[in-house]
Amino acid sequence: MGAALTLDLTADAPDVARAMIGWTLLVDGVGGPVVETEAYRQDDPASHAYPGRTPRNAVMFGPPGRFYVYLSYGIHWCVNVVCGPEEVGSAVLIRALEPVHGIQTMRERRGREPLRELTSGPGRVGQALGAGPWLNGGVVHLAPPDRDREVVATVRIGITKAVDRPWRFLDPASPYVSRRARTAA
DNA sequence: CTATAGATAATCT
DNA sequence: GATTATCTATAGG
Repeated sequence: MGAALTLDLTADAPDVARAMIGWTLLVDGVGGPVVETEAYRQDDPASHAYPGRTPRNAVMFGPPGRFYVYLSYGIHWCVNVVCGPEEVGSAVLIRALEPVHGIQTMRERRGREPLRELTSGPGRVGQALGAGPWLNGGVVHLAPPDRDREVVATVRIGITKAVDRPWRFLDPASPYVSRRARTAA
């Protein structure tokens, strides 16, 4: 079957996160198909929106289809797409994508790294796309997938709360996903 | 290959 | 002052 032609950003965050796999994300012509996402909802202790509206997460409570960009650990700009039923404060974190458009630009921004490590991780994606405060609140541009992709759900990574929720979605066939899922045997 | 710690700045208590 | 939706470098097998 052909891939979906529309993406309902007003759906529940986990549904949007799963549906977004395979869609091509472009920032100023640079980007590629999304292969790894994570969902964050307001009723989710791990979400930035959980404590309520603050200056940083204000965009999450705005209309869907906008970028929510924040600085992580003082060095990494992480890119999210605001989604959710209404303005409830949910978003999808872009954890990895396949470098297809503007590879040269991404390499220059990240400094000659192997293609495989260009965009395999939230901080890397942010740096490769040239994300920053100026992108926060901007309109997201997504192009439909060329073909179907397998999608699996796993637990999220790098969080300390609500670790059990299987809201990380990825394409297991793509070599560009971040692989740090092995913690237990 | 795995494991551990350091970097580094905004946000929150 | 503590915490964080991370990455990289370094040490060890």
